[in-house]
Amino acid sequence: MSKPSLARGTRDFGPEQMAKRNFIFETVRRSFQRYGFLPLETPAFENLSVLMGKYGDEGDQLLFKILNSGDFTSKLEDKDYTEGYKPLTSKISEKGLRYDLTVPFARYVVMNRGTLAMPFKRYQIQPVWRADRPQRGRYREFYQCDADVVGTDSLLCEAEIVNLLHDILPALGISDFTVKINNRKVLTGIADVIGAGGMEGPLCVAIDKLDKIGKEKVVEELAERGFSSDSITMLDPIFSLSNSEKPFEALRNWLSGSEIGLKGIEELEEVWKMVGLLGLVNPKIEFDVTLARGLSYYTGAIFEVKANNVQIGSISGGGRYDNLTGTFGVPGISGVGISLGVDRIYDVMEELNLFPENQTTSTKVMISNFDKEAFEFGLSLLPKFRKAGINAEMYPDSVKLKKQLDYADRKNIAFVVLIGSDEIQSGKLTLKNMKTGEQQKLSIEEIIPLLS
RNA sequence: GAGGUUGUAGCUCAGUCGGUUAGAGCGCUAGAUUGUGGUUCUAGAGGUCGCGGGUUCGAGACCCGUCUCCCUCCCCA
Repeated sequence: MSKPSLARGTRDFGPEQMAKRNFIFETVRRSFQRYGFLPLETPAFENLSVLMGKYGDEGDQLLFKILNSGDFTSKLEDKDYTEGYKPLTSKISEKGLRYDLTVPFARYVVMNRGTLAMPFKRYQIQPVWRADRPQRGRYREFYQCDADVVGTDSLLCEAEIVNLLHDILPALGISDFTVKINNRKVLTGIADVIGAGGMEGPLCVAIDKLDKIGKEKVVEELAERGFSSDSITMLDPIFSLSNSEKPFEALRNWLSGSEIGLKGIEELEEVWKMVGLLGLVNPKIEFDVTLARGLSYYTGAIFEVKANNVQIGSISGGGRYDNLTGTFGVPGISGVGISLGVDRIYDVMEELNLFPENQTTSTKVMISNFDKEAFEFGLSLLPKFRKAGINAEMYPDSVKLKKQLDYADRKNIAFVVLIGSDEIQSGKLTLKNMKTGEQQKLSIEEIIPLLS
């Protein structure tokens, strides 16, 4: 016997939390479907050959690996124990838990590309696992809600994602948010014009932290990462650009020497234009040249959504990637997607008190259990309630009424039908309103329309 | 992966310098009330002091290890 405990970084979700989480899931699902995304589910675990090498060295370490079943030591030799854990891991583990929804999606697209109607739009709402160190708002098991379009490089997809976000978030009650947008090509262009071509990776990691650690620290970090002081000086416009009146014009002047940078600006303007054509009024979109997102596979638009006036920062992120399926041998499939973080959205909604009331009420009416005769009479009523679409239950044991009412009270059951010998004889049941305490004598035919 | 921090009843937490039988509030169970919940009153149950080792006549307290919560960094949703 040992005390039960939760595995590190995991959580239970009780009935109350589940009501709220399901509200989020259903709202998100409805919106995804309204934009033509089709559902997809993939297995919780994949072959490690699918997962490894897709998230960088750090990502490989954060993969939960599944030990081979059976006698996994039988094929090992003495030297396997001394050569370190990395070569050993590949000999005793062949499967791992999914780390995100994008890579399994890419695998699915490659395996089914002959049968999919392209462009393919899919949504996927499933848990993912990371062997990370848990912190506030960060768990080892959490849900992602992804929607991606692959097989087209039309910027309509980007504009639709903006619209989609303006659909989902207000439907959840989150009306004060900002969709920050940037373009990876702009960042590449910046690296070019400051004479640090090819270094946009470290550049992104550093400037992405601007709002968190401030300009000085970013400059410090850039120097550490090997940027020359000339480059850093030339980077100066970045700190003021997003605040300027016409950022795209200023940016165009700055990046006039970089073809790819200019292409990025063009794409941004196109997205803005199409968002307008889709008729979105007062779009909450904002160009942010310092938005970089560390993920290296983005090649075009980058999104991040912030809920305003709350502690919790980003609740959603995404972008365009040109070579999603390249590592599986099928190059040239472009895609763009968005991922919503359910746990953070939950926290934001909790903090702003946005969940609708009465999410937890499951039973509308409970039938009391006074004695054997009343119990049997009550059983005949139960299906009548249920057929009328009223959530109903019968208290299973003949215990004191006090206990039964206490149960109904704690479970937030709105009505209790009390049945004793009087009620059985007259057919007039006692309907008790648990909120007001009121009681009235009514027939079952009168009660049902009252509760439905 | 690096650093810091926490752990005592179901929950939130007291527990003095190392000293007798480890406490409170809330919750729980029963009764006051044999057909009536929430309020009130009374009584009761409930503890491997995270786990393992050590120091000591004596450890909830001190030391070491380990696990866990939370926080910072790295990274991320």
